[in-house]
Amino acid sequence: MRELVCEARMKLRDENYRLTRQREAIFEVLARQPRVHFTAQEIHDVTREKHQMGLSTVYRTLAILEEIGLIRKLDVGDGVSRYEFDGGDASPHCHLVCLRCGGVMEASCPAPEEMQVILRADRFKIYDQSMVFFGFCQGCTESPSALVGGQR
Amino acid sequence: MRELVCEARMKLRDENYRLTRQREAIFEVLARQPRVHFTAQEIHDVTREKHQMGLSTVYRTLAILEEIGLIRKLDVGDGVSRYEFDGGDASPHCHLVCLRCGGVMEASCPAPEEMQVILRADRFKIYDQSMVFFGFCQGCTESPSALVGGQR
DNA sequence: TTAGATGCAAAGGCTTTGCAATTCT
DNA sequence: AGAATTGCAAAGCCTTTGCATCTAA
Repeated sequence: MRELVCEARMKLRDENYRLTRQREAIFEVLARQPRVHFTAQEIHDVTREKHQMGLSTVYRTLAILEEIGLIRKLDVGDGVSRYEFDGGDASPHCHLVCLRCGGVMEASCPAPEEMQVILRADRFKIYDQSMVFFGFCQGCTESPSALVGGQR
Repeated sequence: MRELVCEARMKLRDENYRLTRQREAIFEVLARQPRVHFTAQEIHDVTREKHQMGLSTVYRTLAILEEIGLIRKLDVGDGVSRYEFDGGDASPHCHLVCLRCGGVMEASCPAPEEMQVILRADRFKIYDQSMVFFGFCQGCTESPSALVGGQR
């Protein structure tokens, strides 16, 4: 986690952005649980406890972090954007959304180049991908009686 | 196309929904170009030319059509929902979004059960999927000079 | 010092909802 | 006739923007 924060600091400087306490607070939240996919509102709720923080600052900071490639915006189709650290060279991954508990998990998946082959999409040059799968996570599968009428 | 409209009519009746001219107009638009992915606004613009039609009726009808499984909502992450006929038994497909012209195309892809194998996701039971790929379509690839600074 | 960043409130864009009027059955 | 459906306007959400104030460098 420390490395993630350091990386973010350096990257911000490199790109000529200032290091403010708000920005630090935001990427600390993201770095503390790199596998969690926070919404802007959630980040705001957490950071607000310790620092003065406006929701618009959260959005503006997330836009910057996304632009310089530190984080990725994730959209699972529920109308709210989520954000996660972008592993950069890390292995490509997709997201698993549980229809019952609403949890969002990660799973590794083929890289765009491989998907291009799998899809036989030879007339479209793929650079990026977003793969979201809906179903039931292990915990929710183990209590099948409750599966009826899950959320979403 | 005729069959699609008939199917929609029958399904609506089966589910105890009334057959109104507004609803007919809406699924006629969707059926006329089954491979196009319309936004609610676009459907409204088209149907309004010939019938009285409120935007809220479009949204309400689309919600019903989606609920009874006639159409699918598609989200490519630009904040607007698109709708397409749900082939039902048709082959599963994904969407290709061109970063330059904004066009949304379809491509066939592995079914959820196959993706489950490809992902080796044995702790998550996949029932549905949404795969969106971003890149450049053939037409836009052929004029590479214009690729710099595409939209989105 | 001063350009950049922040917070607040207002505005935007898409979608949903309340309600009286209308229209299928 | 009677319940479902519609259109309009208003409200809801999430996100962005304008602007005066503040702050990192």
